[in-house]
Amino acid sequence: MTNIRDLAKMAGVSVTTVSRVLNNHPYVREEKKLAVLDAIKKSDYQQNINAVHLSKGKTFLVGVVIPYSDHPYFALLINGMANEALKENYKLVLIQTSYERNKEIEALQMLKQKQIDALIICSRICEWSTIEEYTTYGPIVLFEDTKGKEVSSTFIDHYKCFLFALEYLFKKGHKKIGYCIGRRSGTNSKYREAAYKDFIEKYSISNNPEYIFDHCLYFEDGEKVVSRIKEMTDPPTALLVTSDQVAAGIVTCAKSQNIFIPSDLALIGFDNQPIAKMMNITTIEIPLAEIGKKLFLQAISDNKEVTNEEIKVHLIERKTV
Amino acid sequence: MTNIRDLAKMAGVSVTTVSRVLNNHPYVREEKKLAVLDAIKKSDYQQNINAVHLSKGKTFLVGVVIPYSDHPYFALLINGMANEALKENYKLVLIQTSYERNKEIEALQMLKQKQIDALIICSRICEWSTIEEYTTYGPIVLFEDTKGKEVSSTFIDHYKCFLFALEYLFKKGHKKIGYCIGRRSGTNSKYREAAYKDFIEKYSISNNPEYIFDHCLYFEDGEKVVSRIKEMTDPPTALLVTSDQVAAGIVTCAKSQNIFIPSDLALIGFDNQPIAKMMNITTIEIPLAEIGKKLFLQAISDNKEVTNEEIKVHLIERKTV
DNA sequence: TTGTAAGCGTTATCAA
DNA sequence: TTGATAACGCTTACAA
Repeated sequence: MTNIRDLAKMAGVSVTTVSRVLNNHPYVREEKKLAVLDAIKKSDYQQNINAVHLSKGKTFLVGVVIPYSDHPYFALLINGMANEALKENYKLVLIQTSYERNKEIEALQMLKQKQIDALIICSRICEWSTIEEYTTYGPIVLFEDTKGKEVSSTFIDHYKCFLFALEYLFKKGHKKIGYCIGRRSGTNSKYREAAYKDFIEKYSISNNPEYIFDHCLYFEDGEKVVSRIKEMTDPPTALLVTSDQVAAGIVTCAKSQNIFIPSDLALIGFDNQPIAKMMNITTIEIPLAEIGKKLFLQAISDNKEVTNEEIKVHLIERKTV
Repeated sequence: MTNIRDLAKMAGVSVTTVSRVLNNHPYVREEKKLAVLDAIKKSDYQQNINAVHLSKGKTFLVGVVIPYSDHPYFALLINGMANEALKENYKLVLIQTSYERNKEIEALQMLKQKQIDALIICSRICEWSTIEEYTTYGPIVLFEDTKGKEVSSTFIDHYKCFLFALEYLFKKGHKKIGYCIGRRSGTNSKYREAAYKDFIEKYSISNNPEYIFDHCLYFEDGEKVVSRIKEMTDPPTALLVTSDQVAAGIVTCAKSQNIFIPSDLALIGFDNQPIAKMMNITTIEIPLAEIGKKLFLQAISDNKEVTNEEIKVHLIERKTV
């Protein structure tokens, strides 16, 4: 495999000159440049990128921590990042954690090892203090509110958002409102839980723990929700469903169980995924691709300043409320 | 940032000894080892992985070329790879091409630049000859039949598979059979087209170009299919749908249009995605996660031998035929 | 405008 | 069992 030294020999110049033409630096006579270019052509030379990385101390790689890659929510987010990465000549390294703590730490280690220039954490499992230990090794960007902390973020105010949706349902006459979330322990879920608690307190609604459904991530999870509702003596009349996928599953399954939507059960989904549009599901639009883009841009920004940008969401009224 | 030389100084040993400790090599006295370990602890030392890569000529990174990351088909495939990568201590670098040729070439370049140890191409857009130019730079593995070529692969025999499904429908009495595919120009589609052609010839069925639906990738694409069928004077009685996602979309949409499944329209999906199970869709199971695993293993195998493994698929009978 | 040589942080060879 | 020292392939002061 030809290296820069071979090239120099072939072209009858120094390695510096070769490096200069390789990197389009000034100060090289046209004649020598041509000689180098010629040598490159003849030799099937290819830069060893690791050597460049080592020398420059930069890799143009950005790590992305996600729990699963097979969920549209994260897929949309990644799409946003990937498109931007392409433009900026970066590559994305996917670190799929399945919510295992040690895999998230591995991602953090990659940053420390300089294998990646920055790290984007889309869904965190580690305690905050652990993340904090790594902030000195490079930019870490989160998809959750980190105001007051020393890292940048782009995020949704899930508390506000959830409360808004609950009150919207309340105004439509619903008093028995339940909700479906992914994992109960997530940061987002905490905010949503808080919003729910404040909501039922404000309107003096009695708390019914049965109305909270967790492990709702995929279309097929809608089935469990419907069958549990079927069994209830006092079922909810409306549901906030934190993924359109699940909402679509509920709609599909409800039909076959003779539960009418929205008359028997009103539904608000989240994300405004294509499936929501097709199935006419009222949903809260979350611009995931845009968020992905912003997260990425924050990650590669040289500017050391910490920024925390809240992304506004809005309700799209369709036929399930 | 502490490096191995600092460590050596601190521990009062040579860099070699430090490297030995770091890599768990033999021949280092317990006492010195402890000294090194102690220095590591005190110094917040972290290996620079690029230097390791440069020195070893290996990165433990495998590139994965996919068109989109937001489709369950590819997501499942990636999941299979990601799990295996984890076990083997490799990382996956995602190269999303959106079927743009130059992005696929970029991936090939990464291999040449030694930024990745191997490349897995899940769906190819480049001509074969282009791929071939890069085979000397490292293992390239394809998810398509490459028998007779100098690269390894794990693949489905889409011709056989399609023909089997067509004959299955034929045996059930269907004569007007259509199919839905993703992109017409893909390698897989060519095989399927050939199977279809041979099928209608064999059974003297007249060819109706209307029965072929392309750009069918997502759930929401089912809508277009249904509306087009609605408009036909002589609609198909059965459909082969190369993604369960689309099949699910068709089922959902058909219901609202009073098309009864399977009596008005029989459906065979592909993949056996969770949604197919939930919606009781008859489908051809393609073990994508397993395929992903095999592709990955072929990619990192030191063994220079070219292997081409065909993965058998089978029909899962449910309620849409 | 060009080139020498000193890094970058490792690993590997070889002699001791 | 240890340690100099030479790679690995590139970039970049600095000197010329």
